[in-house]
Amino acid sequence: MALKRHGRNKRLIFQLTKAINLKNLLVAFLKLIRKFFIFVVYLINLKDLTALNTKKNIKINCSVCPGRSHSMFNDLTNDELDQLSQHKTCIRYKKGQTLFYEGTRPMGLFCINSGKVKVYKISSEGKEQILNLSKPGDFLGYRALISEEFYNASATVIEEGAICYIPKSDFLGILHSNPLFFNKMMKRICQELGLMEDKLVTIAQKSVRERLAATLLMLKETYGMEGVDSNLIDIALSREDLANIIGTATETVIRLLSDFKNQQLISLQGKKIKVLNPKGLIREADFYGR
Amino acid sequence: MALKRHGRNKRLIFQLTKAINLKNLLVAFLKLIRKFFIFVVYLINLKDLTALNTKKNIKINCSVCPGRSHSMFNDLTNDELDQLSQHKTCIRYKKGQTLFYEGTRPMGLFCINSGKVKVYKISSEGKEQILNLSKPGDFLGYRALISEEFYNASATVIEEGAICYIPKSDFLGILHSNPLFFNKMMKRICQELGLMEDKLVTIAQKSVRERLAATLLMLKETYGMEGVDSNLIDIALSREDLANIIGTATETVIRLLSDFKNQQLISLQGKKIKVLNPKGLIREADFYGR
DNA sequence: GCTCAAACATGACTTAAGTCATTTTTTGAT
DNA sequence: ATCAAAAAATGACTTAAGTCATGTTTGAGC
Repeated sequence: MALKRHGRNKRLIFQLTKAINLKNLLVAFLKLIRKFFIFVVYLINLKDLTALNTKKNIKINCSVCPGRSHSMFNDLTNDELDQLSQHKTCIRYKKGQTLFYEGTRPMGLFCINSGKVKVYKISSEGKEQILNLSKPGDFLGYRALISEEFYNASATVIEEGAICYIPKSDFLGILHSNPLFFNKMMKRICQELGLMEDKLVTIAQKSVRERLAATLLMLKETYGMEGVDSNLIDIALSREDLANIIGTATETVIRLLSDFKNQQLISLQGKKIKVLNPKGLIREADFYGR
Repeated sequence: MALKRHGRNKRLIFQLTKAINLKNLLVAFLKLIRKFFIFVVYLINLKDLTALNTKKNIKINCSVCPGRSHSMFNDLTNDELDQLSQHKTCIRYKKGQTLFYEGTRPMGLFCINSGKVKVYKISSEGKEQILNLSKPGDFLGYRALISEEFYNASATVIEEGAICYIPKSDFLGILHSNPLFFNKMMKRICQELGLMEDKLVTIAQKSVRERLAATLLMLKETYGMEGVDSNLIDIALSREDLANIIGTATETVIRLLSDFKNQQLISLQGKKIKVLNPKGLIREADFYGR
């Protein structure tokens, strides 16, 4: 897809050796410096630092977790839940704090008690691609834990909440001692693989307009309010986040959103979006020929 | 991404009722007819029909399967292999024959003895997106089998070969009676999920040129010849297939390939592609700023 | 309530890549 | 060997969506 914002500012180290004349050498050097600084900026996440001292340990019992009903832990016995809780730590996270970084080694499982988290990868051009949004009751990081690889993505809190952390050994212990649970996890991961394939096809084949419409509908399903206001999408996503979900530029999302607004398909209430005409959006999502 | 070839020729049934004037009604009707014909064409795959009578049952022993060394069945005992083979059927497939269609119910596992298979989805616009290329030793269809869903994709032979079919119950039997094997499958699927996430980011963020270069390198790794000619990509992919892997138009692939050829990065030997300058391709794949 | 930075919005312009049309080459069947 | 159909190649043109610049609104912190 993608024209790139920083497409032409990159160079690989080995090319240094090939830059024979001074100008080339200088350019290569500067690009290397630039790359280094990008890396440092990546490591030092300012929001993390400022938020560090606000972390505090809290006590949360799994059995009263609001997400429990649709959690994978749903039908574990109380004994097993106790076993998981033994070394569990629960921490309150503020918006912008990062649970784990791509490329690091997973040491345990994150389980969201409250709040919302985005799971994303940073491409070589430095652009973020959101792979998933997680909500209370969801697990995070089990893929890497099970396949014994490094994290394949990063996870950052987008709406403040409490998140529990279960050490690797406790989780794997239950996983291997309870075949039913293992089976359930297996099925879930297979489903997720199917969903990921669907996402791939969507991004590869549909226009940005169609993808935005489809994403709005998906968000309405997942984060729609209960009861009367069921068309209000209850998640504080910036236009940039939205752009990073559908894989496009922020400006494009803004333009399309006001387009949809003009067409009375949605209305914008502050940060939150309300779906006025779901059928219209479905039409936009499928094909937008008129 | 995508401007679409048939973007404006579609309409849903319910809209028929809304077309009040005669012209709209006629247009809607024609579009409906068109959609119906597309559906019929989808159902009647001519290549399948003409190839039907060439199928014949053959006997293949798993223990001599050329792909066994890197197959998931690799370290099953001979007893277990016998058990799997009991109701196994092996059939020779010609190019263009389809193993299974998206949306149908899986009844067993396909295991490739020889030949190559593409796994793909057809988008609502009728365009094909290739998700995977499978080679001897690979499994097909286990995801749907395990998650007990319908096939999420279709699989069609692109290079003639022999493919074995193991009934669902036999496969699931081994899966649930051999925890080590179950575990191994679980890990594999987790890895695959990771790979799929990577693919998603690549398609969402990289330009077509970068993706083509990356795909050529991947194909060289996977299908490169043994020994001297290790840079010859030994898979008969049409330009269209290649376009459907990277998610672009056939013409674009053709143009870029002759571009790469002019740059001496590759050479075209009939259908097959030879990588002349891997480092150059790596550079193209990462960033093509100059 | 005021300030300032971040987020949102909009216009102008550029370009990668899609689409359509036509020609050339390859391939497989008779 | 011949022919027709499929695949590959190339040119001309269009457009979705990216990029850059600049202005406006919002909201968190003092």
